[in-house]
Amino acid sequence: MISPEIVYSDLKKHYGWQQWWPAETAFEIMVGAILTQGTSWSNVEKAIDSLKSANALDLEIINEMPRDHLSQLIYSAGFHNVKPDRLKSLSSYLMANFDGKIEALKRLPTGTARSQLLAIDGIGPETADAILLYALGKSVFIVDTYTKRLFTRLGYAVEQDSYDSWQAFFVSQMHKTTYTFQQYHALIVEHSKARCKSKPICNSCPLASHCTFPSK
DNA sequence: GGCCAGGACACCA
DNA sequence: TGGTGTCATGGC
Repeated sequence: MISPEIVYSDLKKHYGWQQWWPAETAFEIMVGAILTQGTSWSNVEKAIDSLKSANALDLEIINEMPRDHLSQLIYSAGFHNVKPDRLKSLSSYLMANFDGKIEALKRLPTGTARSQLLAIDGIGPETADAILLYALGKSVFIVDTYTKRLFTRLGYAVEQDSYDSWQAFFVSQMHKTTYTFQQYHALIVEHSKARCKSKPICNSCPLASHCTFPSK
């Protein structure tokens, strides 16, 4: 079976270096991580642009902003009855615990920062790890639907099909640097959007010779 | 008109 | 503990 290291190498060779996460600040990455929950990135971009146009892509401003106004600004990202509360929960947490200074959160040990993020309403394991990896520069591996689908098709199965089990597997198999994990997640998303969807396009797929997908 | 997208959570058996 | 429904807009 092809190793995760070789998968990474093949994807990198095929798709090249990935510019991820597309954002100007750490807080913008955090906002994007919440807005993209169950939502295509194109819709998230509209919401981000809307926040920027209103000069509202700011921790303190979102923390103080009326919920309904925030809901209007991020409307295009969907779930507008859910996501405003999640953004405000995050902002409130950062203001209350770090005086709004993300650098202070960054200085915490990875495990501590992760458990604190997970305690925030609306931040689950994937969102927490996206924030840790891309906003805080921590060395963590993000397990998303794409990752599980790709490696399942490559013949992998973990004993317990849980987020933590998949993550532990990749951490045990990979060279654990922030850069590697950032690139790997980006490459998997790029690959999945381009080819490895629910209805995959197997022509010219760099992993086709290793894939167990029936249509191949 | 249906499917899917860079998830999380409540609820139920 | 695992499965399922819900939240929702927008592109294809």
